[in-house]
Amino acid sequence: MSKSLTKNQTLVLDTLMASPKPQTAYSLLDQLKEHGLKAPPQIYRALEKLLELGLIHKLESINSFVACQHHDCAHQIAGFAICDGCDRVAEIIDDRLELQIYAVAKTAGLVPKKSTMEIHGLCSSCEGSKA
Amino acid sequence: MSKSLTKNQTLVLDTLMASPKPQTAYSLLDQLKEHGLKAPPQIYRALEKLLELGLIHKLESINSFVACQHHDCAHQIAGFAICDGCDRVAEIIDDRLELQIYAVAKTAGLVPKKSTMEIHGLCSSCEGSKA
DNA sequence: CGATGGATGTTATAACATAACATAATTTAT
DNA sequence: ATAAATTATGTTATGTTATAACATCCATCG
Repeated sequence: MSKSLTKNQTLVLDTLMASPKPQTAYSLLDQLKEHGLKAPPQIYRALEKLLELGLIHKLESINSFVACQHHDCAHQIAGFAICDGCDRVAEIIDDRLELQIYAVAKTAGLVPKKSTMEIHGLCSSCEGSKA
Repeated sequence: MSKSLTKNQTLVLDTLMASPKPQTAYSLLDQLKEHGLKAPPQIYRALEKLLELGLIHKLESINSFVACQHHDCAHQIAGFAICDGCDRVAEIIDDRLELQIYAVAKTAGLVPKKSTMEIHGLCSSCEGSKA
């Protein structure tokens, strides 16, 4: 059995899992004030640990965090499709994406450690409802 | 002939082109204080326009900006290989990367508008000189 | 000339993130 | 069981990144 999460880590993870959209650290803090959390470091420390465990992801282009949509993503490479209309995010795992990332790294002579890929656009629903 | 850049845009672009590493908005501001720039909006406005023109790129994962390493990247999709040892960045244009991004977007049902792909690791030089 | 639009300058503040230090809880070794 | 070590937490303060809002300047054009 893997190590269980602490109280703050659980609060943050549960909030992210219950959210259909990415959340910023400060939006998490606002929501968790009713559970006694008071200051940013409490949130950021929980986020840091959850990232290490692969239970959440950070979306660098919008300074926000989402729960992992797969089982245990710790060592997977994922792409994120972000709708700028409704803010929903899909996490895409695709073997070819991983190969592509290695190919780009190799072209640059880089030994890759970590990568981010974020695609912004409109989901079919938002695309359909444009004026 | 395309419209020429304004004074502040030129200052910012020249500074980025002369830099071997990405720069933050505030590091640019520090360097350009001797040219009379005083406040963040002056930098951010120039950066915004240069991004629109495809003359620079923003690296979302490190909140920094680099001059485009290609001729006119306005509508290209690039990947960035970032060395965490020496901070140097290579901009990689690869047709397959673009196809891969469209494939991921399609899987998610997203009409893509803009994407970022940033790979962190160690370049061959920094990898070689590890303790 | 006056109006328009773009660029700039300036002040203030919003939004995101971490340093530093104190205390409490948990684990481990003895 | 208890001391030592480690990990989590709480708290204050501050650092870093980015934008809002408003005033001014200046070129262009009707």
